[in-house]
Amino acid sequence: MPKPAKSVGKLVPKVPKVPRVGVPGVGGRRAAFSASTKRDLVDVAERLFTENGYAGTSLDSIVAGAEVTKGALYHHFSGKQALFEAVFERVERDAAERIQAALGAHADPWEKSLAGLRAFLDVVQEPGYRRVVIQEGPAVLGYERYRELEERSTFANVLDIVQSVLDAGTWRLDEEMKQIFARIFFGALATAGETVSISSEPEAAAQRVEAAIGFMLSGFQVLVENGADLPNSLADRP
Amino acid sequence: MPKPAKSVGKLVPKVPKVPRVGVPGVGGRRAAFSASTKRDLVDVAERLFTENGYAGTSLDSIVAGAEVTKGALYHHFSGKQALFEAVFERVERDAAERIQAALGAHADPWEKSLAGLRAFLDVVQEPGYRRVVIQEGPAVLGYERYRELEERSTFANVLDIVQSVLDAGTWRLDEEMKQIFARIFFGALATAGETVSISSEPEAAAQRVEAAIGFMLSGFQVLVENGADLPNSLADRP
DNA sequence: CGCGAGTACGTACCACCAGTATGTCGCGGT
DNA sequence: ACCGCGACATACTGGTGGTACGTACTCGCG
Repeated sequence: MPKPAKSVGKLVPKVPKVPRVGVPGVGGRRAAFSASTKRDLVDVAERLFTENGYAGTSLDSIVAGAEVTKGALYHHFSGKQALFEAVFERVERDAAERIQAALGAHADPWEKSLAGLRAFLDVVQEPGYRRVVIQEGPAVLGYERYRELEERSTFANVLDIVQSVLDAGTWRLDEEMKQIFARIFFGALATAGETVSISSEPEAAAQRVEAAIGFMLSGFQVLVENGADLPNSLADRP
Repeated sequence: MPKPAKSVGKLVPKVPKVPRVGVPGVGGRRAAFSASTKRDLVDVAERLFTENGYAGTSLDSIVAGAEVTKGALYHHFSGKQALFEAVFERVERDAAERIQAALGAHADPWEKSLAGLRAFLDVVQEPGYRRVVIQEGPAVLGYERYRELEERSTFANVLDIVQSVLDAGTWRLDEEMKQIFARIFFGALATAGETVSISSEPEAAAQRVEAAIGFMLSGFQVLVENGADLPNSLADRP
């Protein structure tokens, strides 16, 4: 049975639609419109993903919010996941920049780590960062892709801090070991941030977290300043 | 336009189907069959969720694997999420029991924490635990529900360990503070476990992680044994 | 200035999938 | 013996991600 040639029936396009952003200056207004469409999509997607999560956000609602159609979305992104990835990268980049800014001034590694901690605790309370990066990032992107993206943004900052702290000691650690330390700290900070943002009084919780991590840093500092050996295994503990 | 009463057409049921588990002993074979069906569903769901993730697993594939139909699934569970939750709880419970077992023997808090660390690093390399609990748990269940379930299983063990370590010091901490420390450690261990299981040589990575955490524990220990003050804020660092 | 081509979308359609409504069978209590 | 209810099975629906294809507008080139 041949498909009845299903009458495609007069594809009447939408009303031409007013261009979506001004400044039609030379150098391709076409391209400018396109970029603005893409940005709008990411904007709306970020909002909706943050509010309702990945699975709870339909592409229809996104394109409706951006006042375009799925055709536009699939022209700019290969699919829902790719759109999420774009949102993820932007949220990440913003966070990394904020942390970077907070770091810049300090030379002393301990003060630097303290400033970094505070900046991170701030960032991690942003709903967008919490939802998109911490909560859904690993599940949606898969762990490998997640780490790949994280590698060169926020995690890079944590690694930087950890390195400067570790290098304050007399011994030197190989790259692998620094990575491990940074990973551990990153995980600790992420859940600490979650704890803070979940808490009924975030202010007090943030104080406690700072105290706890500060305490751990103190332990670190004591060992570093005393030039303690880094054990190869827990077995060397007296 | 009245719906044409769409001929429901002879609901012919499946072949009676041989009962799914033996031991028809007294006390309700009916209930036994039912329980075994439920268990089969959770078994298959655990396998598929672990392999393909939550979104990548269709209910059809689950019921097909369990050799039942969606009717059975929706009779036992209120939906896909509830089924995932059942899987989650089982994976969690198994993990908690394993850790519990590893803990039991030791009295010294430092040895206890060491044993707990090793057990946790073992558990966290299980694909099921990684995928269901660590990776997808927070995203699928939502963070509050996730913590609610976690509260009384694996996390309870971590809390127990942390408490015994912290109580070894001269000072006492309030519950809140212990919770914070436990959270931080839990997060650190989780990402450490991820690092290990992602690594190309998990053995070596596990060694490094043990060394790193052992080092941090040493710092803790030094502070505890010297009766260091727990700062109320990082500001009191000299 | 005309025009061909390609970009930037819009429209219609499909496959799939979670969830629902409704049916039936047989165990188990009476 | 019987019948109520638990334990499923079946058919169907709405919604959703993805695709195939069509069109208008712009930009560069002759």
